[in-house]
Amino acid sequence: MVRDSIRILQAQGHKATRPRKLVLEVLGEIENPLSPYDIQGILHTRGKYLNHVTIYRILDLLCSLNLAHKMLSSGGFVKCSLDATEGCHRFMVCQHCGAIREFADKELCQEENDFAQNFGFHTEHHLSEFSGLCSRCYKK
Amino acid sequence: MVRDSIRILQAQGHKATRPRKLVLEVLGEIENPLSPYDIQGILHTRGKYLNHVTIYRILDLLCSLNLAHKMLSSGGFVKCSLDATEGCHRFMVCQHCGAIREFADKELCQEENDFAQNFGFHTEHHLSEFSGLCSRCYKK
DNA sequence: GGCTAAATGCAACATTATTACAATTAGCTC
DNA sequence: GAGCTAATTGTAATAATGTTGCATTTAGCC
Repeated sequence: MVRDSIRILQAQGHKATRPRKLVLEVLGEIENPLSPYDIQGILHTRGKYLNHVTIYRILDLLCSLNLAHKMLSSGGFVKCSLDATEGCHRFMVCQHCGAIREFADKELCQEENDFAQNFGFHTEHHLSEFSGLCSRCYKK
Repeated sequence: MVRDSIRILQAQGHKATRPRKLVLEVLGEIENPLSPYDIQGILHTRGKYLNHVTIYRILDLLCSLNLAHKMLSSGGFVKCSLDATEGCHRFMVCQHCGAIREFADKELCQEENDFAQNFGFHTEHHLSEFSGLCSRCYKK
């Protein structure tokens, strides 16, 4: 919910401004990754105007607080749907409808770490997106 | 080797042009991800000029033939160092020296597919990068 | 209501990416 | 090796995306 994000913002000493609420509103509604200009466009159709610089800055903030993620493959932004404490976050991206599903799995994470360790590599973060078909689109 | 890539290009009916050789040469030498303009700059210091449009097009082609990869984390391009038949490709990216190590592992791939399957997701591709410290930099 | 730091808007600019079309060239044939 | 042609590259113009410094506005406090 948008309300939760606002609360977290404020708890960290950030203000609950109109532009921030608007951006969170859009990210909360739309499941597909959105670019800053996408967000601007969507708000525009609703008669609300935000400067693109503002949107860039808000998205930076949201990402730094783990309230949003920047998708690596597309560069678009999505609202974070997991608790920050759940471990390394990954994504399933449906090639058909574009919907994102976020998940976390500690076991898989550990296996990957072990795998890398065999090569002498010391892993700090996992960047991982699976692309394919979500259950809905697969049935069709 | 660059020579191998050229052979693959030609086998697929593409011409072995001077610009393509130059781009492959740079990607073959430098281990870190390079943007199109990086490549242009490097060539420039060597007294060779390529138009950026050409470089964009060449990189598209190389990626479509799996002779290069676009890195998720940086958006930069690296030369592919594995055989295309080896399965899904992943990367270890050293945060310190920036070096990329590419690898493939069918078991890990299968586990990830199974994991996604539990959510009803049908995986087609894995995009995966580990960031951390390579063996060299970890020792320091 | 008034104050102040934080946040936004604005303008200008920098960087990165794309398009349409003209010029060039690799690889073929003779 | 000269000539041909489709493929490729270069050019120029433009679009899209991202950044910076500074003036203006506003949320949250008293």
